[in-house]
Amino acid sequence: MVTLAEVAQHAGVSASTVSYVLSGKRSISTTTRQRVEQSIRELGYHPNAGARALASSRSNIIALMIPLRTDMYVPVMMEIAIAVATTARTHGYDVLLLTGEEGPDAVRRVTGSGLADAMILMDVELDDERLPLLRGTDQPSVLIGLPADTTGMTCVDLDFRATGALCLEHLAMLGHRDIAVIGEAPAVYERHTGFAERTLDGLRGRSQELGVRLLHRPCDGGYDAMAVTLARILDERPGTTGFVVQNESAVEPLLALLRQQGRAIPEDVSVVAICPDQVATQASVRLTSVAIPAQEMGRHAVEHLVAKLDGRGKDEVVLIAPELTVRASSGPASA
Amino acid sequence: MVTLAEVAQHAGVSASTVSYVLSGKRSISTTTRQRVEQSIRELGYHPNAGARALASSRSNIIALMIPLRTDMYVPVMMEIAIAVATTARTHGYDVLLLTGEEGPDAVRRVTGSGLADAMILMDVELDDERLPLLRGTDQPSVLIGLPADTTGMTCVDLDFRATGALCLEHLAMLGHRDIAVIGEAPAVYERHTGFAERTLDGLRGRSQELGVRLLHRPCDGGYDAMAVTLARILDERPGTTGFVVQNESAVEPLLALLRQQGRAIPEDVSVVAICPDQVATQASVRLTSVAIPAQEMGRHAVEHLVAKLDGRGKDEVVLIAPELTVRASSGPASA
DNA sequence: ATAGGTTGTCGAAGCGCTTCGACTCGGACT
DNA sequence: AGTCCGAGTCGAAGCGCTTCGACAACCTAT
Repeated sequence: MVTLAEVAQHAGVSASTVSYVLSGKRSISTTTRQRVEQSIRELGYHPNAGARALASSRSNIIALMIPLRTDMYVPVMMEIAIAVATTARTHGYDVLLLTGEEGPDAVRRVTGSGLADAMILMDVELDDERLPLLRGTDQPSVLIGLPADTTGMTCVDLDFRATGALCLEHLAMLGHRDIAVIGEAPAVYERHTGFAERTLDGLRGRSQELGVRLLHRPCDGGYDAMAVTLARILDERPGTTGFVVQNESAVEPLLALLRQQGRAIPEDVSVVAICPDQVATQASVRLTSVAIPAQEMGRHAVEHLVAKLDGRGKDEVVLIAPELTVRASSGPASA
Repeated sequence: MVTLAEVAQHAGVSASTVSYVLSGKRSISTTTRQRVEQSIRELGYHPNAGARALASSRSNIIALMIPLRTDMYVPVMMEIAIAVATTARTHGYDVLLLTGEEGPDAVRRVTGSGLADAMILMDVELDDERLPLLRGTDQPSVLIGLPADTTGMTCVDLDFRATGALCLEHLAMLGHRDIAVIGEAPAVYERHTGFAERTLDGLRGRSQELGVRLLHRPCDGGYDAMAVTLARILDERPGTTGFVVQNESAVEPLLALLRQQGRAIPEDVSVVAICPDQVATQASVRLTSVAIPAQEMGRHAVEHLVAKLDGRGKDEVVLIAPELTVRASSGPASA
């Protein structure tokens, strides 16, 4: 293992000079710098992470806490994680992967040990028990998702309320008067993950403004659960012609079931999904959808965090505006 | 930030004693140990990760390199990552998330800097350029996947060759004589990710032994790609009654298309999928499938790694035996 | 009773880096 | 000519931990 001292000796300078070449915190003459850089290359030197962390009290690591459960949006989580990792690298940070399993203890452990300089939390619940801990530390953090109380927190999320409103608006404008919402799994609502409820708020609010009837039903993913849910919906509101689907693993089953019942899409019923674009374009019908901007959220989160670590950047709630793309699954309500 | 020294002072012992209480590397009297533990609790002490890494040259971090691409098995990747993270924690390790993006450089950086004690590589290609680097270091590593040359490597993977054989066998036993394989996306074959080719080997080998006709077609995910592929297959081999599907995002489209053509499952055609159980049970038909044991793979990988780090454990290729679960998508070939 | 072994504790020496203060040297300013 | 300043470099002091050797106290065996 090559050390700073060896590089220094090889280049004929002192250790501190090498350090300053690396960090750029003091000016170094061009000739010296080049000599040092040459030595670094020749010896294949990599600074020791532990020593660096100890001396500078900076680990250059960002902790990312992902949900353990897989009842929800797995591809979105993955995409966010990858975006976080790649963006972090462009700023010189690595990413530590924590699962929600440890809960608040993980927060304590990471902040206490200086393992990471900052944290990103996913799957934030409305009244998340990790938040008080984060507020009680000076370690910067960013939430992906929106808790009930955002004071002192930086949050990044899709504006799900606006998303709900947008979906409803789209269907209402097409003339649909009876709209059903296929929600997330019941468990998601029970644990008060905000996004599902905010979406619903947006849907409800706009439906009242526009005089549209709305029926919301949570739904586990998969064919069987969807079949049951759909039957109930059509029983209660036979005139339903518009569907908004939030649970991405209910999309394909819904389409299959509708088709099976002889309801044509979009001639008889319209479907709007809230899902990643990939899902929308790979489905058996190209879906009109509001995209979940996973990459953008991951990137945003990291960039806010880096800004905070650099002393720039303030607490802020960033709600990404939803964009609805019209594809082949929605059309005018039949007269 | 509480330090070891403060704990020592609070407990009225020396720093080294506290360290030994923590590590258990020397015997400590019960009374002293309890006093120290009490102080640790009262002060809320967490050992500083950097200092610990520096002094012990152990970071207690395992690096996990996941593929950047999302053209394949995203949920599987995610499940593996989560299994790795949780298993690692039970052994006192944290997980550093690296994306394939940096390629071999990431390996150099991590081993060179002592950021991690060991690595797990996913999405290993047959002739992976990261392998020489791994061989040239004394840092333990485990591959999830199987390269062409496994000498000096520890690998964990599903036995895809046996998986292929098993799928074929199942269909052949049911009387199917013309079988089509819906493979992974062409890109997967082009980059020589071994598992797809090994599956094919297994299928081909057994088909010859059993005298069954086999047609293999790579296929991108999604409805449209599947439609084209299926049309070609049925054009070339109209008598095809058995399907083996490896690309999980082609499963649902295939089912929909077959249904649409009036082919009943399993009365007219049988379908066997290679996919996680969740996909198999949530599909519109409960699928006969060979499960991809993502969790098991992640867990295995970590446990081998930990064994190596503890000086136990040797290089070894672990191929997990496939298990085929018969569900509702396969049945006897119609006479 | 004494040599020998255990057991429990301590002090001190690093691990490899960052960073502060100090120093030298040349040029710019009085 | 003398003073001041900035640029460029160095030495040394830690950062908080682990670990080695030393040592005291006690407990066996002889």
